[in-house]
Amino acid sequence: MAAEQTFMDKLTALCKRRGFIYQSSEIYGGIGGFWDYGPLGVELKRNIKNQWWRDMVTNPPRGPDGRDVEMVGVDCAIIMNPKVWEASGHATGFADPMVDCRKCKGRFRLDQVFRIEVRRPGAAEPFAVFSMQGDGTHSALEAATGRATKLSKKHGGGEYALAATSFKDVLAADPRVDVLACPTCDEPGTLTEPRQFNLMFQTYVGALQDASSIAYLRPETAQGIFANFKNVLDTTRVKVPFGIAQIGKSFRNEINPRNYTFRSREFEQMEIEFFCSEASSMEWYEFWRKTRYDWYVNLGLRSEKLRLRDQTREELAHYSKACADIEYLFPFSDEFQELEGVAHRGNFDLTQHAQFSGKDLSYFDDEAWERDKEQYPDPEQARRAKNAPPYRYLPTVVEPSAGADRATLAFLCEAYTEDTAPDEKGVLQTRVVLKFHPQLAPVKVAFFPLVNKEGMPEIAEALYRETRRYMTAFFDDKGAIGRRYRRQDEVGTPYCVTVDGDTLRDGSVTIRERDTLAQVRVKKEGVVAWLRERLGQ
RNA sequence: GCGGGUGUAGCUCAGUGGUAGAGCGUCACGUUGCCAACGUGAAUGUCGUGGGUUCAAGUCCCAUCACCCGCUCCA
Repeated sequence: MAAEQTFMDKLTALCKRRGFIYQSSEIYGGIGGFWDYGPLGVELKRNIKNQWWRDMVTNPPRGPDGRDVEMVGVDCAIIMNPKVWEASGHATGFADPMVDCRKCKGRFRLDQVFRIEVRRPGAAEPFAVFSMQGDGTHSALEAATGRATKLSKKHGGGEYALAATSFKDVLAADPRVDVLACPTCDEPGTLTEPRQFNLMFQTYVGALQDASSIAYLRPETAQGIFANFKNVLDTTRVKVPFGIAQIGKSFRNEINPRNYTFRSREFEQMEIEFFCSEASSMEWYEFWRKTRYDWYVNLGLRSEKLRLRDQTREELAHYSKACADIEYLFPFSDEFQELEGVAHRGNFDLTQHAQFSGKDLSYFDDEAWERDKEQYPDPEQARRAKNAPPYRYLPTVVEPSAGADRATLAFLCEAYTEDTAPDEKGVLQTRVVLKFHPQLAPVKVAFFPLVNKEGMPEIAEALYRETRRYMTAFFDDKGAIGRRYRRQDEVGTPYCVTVDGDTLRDGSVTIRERDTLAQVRVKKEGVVAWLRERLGQ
C-alpha cells in the first residue's frame, strides 16, 4: 500500500504542477468532491470525450446484424421535471430513512419493515419475534400470518396474537438497530444504522422557494435520453435498433467523496441507451460489452489492470437480465473499480416513463408490418395484431454508461511511467513520462530551436504556427534541449521537432519520439503531413 | 457517518513559544550545438481558516474546512 500511495501522491502532484487537475475553489480551502481541470487536463478530457463521440456517434462500428450501428446524440438539460425521478426510481426512499443489510445488500425503508411479535393471549413476553416487510401494519400482519401459525404449532399450538411495530417506531423507542433482524436474512446484526438517503442535489426553480418548486440536479444523464425517446423517434428517421448518446454533467451528493477524482459529487458521464427488440437484445448486449471494453484497450488501457467483469445474478437489478462492469485496478485501491457499466435494462425505463407520463412510448415496426400484414386478412384481427408485439412494442434497452472523469483518471494512471534516460554525460537518470495514446495526448507536438541563434527560432516558430492549424502544438525555446524534451515527456507529448544546424544546410529537422527517444530526420516541408499521418489529425 | 493522521512558497518538505527557511521548479539576463547544463540576479507565503491562551503563536488550546489512511457507504 505504501508504494501505491506514493504512486498516487506522485500522480496528483504532477497533475497539479503541470495543470491537469486542481481542487475546486482551492484558494478558499477547497470543497469536498469537486475538481477543476486545468489547461492540460481540459485537453486530455476533451480528447477522451471527442474520441468517444467519434467512435460511438459519428462513426460507430458495425453491429452484430452486419449493418453500421445507428446512433444519434442529444444534450439534455440538467434539471428536469421532478416526476422524472419518481419514474426512474431515484426519488423513492427520500421521505424516510433507510437501513441496509450488509449480508443480502437489501435496502429497506424504516417505515416498511416491521417487527412481528407472536405471543399467547395474556402473556407478557412473545414466544417468537421476526421481521417482515409490508406497506403498512395491516399488510405486514397479513404477510406474517403464515409464518406465525407455523411457529405457534412448533411451540405447542393454541391461540396466539400478533403485533406489528414498524422499525421506525421500534427505533424511536430504542435506537439499537443491531437487535433487529433483516427481513430477508432473518438474523440480527446485519443491518446498518438508519440513514437518510438524499443523494440528489436539490434546488428551487423560480423565485418562490417552497415544496412545489423543488427540483433536482440530474444524478445521471440517462433519464434525459428516455424522456426524449419519443421526440427522437418522431423527428429523426431512426429505426430500431438504434442508440441515443449523450455526454454531460451529473450530480450526486455522495456521503463520502474520496480517491481523488474517482468519486466526485459533480462528474461527467458518457452514456448510450441502445434500443432494440427483445429477441435481439442479448446479441446487442454482447456486442456492446465487447465494443466498449475494446475501446479502452485500443486507447491504451492495455495492462492487466483493466478487466471486464460480468455481474452475478445477485448483483443484478430486478429488471436486468445481464450487466457487465468494465473495471480498472486504480493505484489507490486493492480492488477493481468501475469505469463503465454495460447493462441490459429490459424495457424497465420506457415502461416506467410511459406509466408515469401517461404517454405512449411504444415503437411501431413499419417494415415488419408491411412484410406480414397479408397474414391478417380479417380487419379486426389485423388491428389487434398491429398494436402488439412484434409490430408495436416498448424496445429493450442496452445501456453502456461510462464516467468521463473516471476514464480520464484511468488513462492518467496507466500513462504515468518512470523509466530511465541518459543525461548529458550519458548517465542514466529517472525520467517521468506520461505515455498517453497519441489520440489522447493533450499536446501532440512541440517545436524547439536547438539553440537561440542563426535563425533557428524563426524556423521552429514558423513550423509551430503552421502545425497548430491542425493539432495542439507547443513552442519552447527556454533552457537546454534535454530539459525541454523532459518537460514534454512529463505531459505526454508524443513528438518533439527540433530545428538544428542541419536544418539550415539541408532543410531537414529531427523528430524525436517520446517513448523510444528515437529520432528521425524529416524535410521541414513534410513535417505537418508526417505528423498528421501518425496522429490522424 | 466513525476512528486515526496531515495541512508552512508552484511541487517536495525542514522549522526548540522569540527575525519565515531549503531543494526543485518559475521568471530575467548572459551562455547554449540533441536528452533533467552553467553563471548572475529576481519573484513567490494572511504558515488551511476562525477564535482563544500568552509580553510574544507556524509552534500550545478550541472550533471549522480540506486532504490522506482504516472502517462504513456507493441509491
